[in-house]
Amino acid sequence: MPELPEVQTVVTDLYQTIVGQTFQSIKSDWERAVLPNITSFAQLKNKKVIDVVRRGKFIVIVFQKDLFVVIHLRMSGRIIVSEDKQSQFPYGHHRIEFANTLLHFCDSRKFGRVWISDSDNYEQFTGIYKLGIEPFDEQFTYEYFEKLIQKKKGVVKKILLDQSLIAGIGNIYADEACFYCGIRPDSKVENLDQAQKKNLLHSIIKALKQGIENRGTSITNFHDAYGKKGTNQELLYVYGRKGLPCLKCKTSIEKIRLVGRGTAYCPSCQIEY
DNA sequence: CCATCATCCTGCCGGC
DNA sequence: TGCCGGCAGGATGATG
Repeated sequence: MPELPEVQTVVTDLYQTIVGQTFQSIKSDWERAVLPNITSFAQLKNKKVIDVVRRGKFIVIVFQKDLFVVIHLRMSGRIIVSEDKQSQFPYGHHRIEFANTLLHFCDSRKFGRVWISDSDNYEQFTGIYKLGIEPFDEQFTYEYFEKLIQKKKGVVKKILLDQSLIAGIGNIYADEACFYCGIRPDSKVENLDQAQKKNLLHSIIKALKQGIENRGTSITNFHDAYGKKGTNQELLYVYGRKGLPCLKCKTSIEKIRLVGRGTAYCPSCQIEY
């Protein structure tokens, strides 16, 4: 499922393929996922893409005249760019036509969303305004992290998945980060000492960075904008490895349910605090 | 206010 | 082989 590294991969691809492209039209067979409605895209006619950026797990396409198209892939969304005007892909529900290329938004579970808005409203309209800090923001220091979580209570995994604290972490990278720092994801955040919290922060960054370097985790069918898989799934220690031997100590990886999510960890390498 | 649960959707997998 | 229940988990809104 697309998390920060997968979304960053798509954004990088989109930047290379659609900046400078001129919007022509959008077509959709699942209009309830297009907000506020499909006709509002008419104002984009003949406007050029000037930038593509990521915010949390959101893709933000910046057009001329302060118009923004925002996409969230949610669980199963996928973006494929093709110059072939006749191209079709499985579960292709929305297609954005540019003068010289085609952006397919495919989504088997139809949880994904696409919004259009202007610069004054897009953060509010899409929910981007609620997001916490970007993990790669230079302001995201240990001091910031400490302040962010010092009054929080509950399990570590809940903190990691809270988009209003840190934007972009999802289930896979949360579990992997916990493995890196040897902290069980069901540890109470209030029980962690300074060294453990520093280790956790370092591990979050390491997991996300590695995901980006490997162009995403394709364990549940993630593909980049060219339709290619990432390779980070080959480097996972716990996610999707229930019952398999830990790559460090051979102990069988366990899986529990935590804050409503499947959660994998090594009972030997990771400690519950 | 917080934690848990249901909802949105469909594909896929294991069990019978 | 085929049917069915359960699981997958990002985000939001309802419920306890």
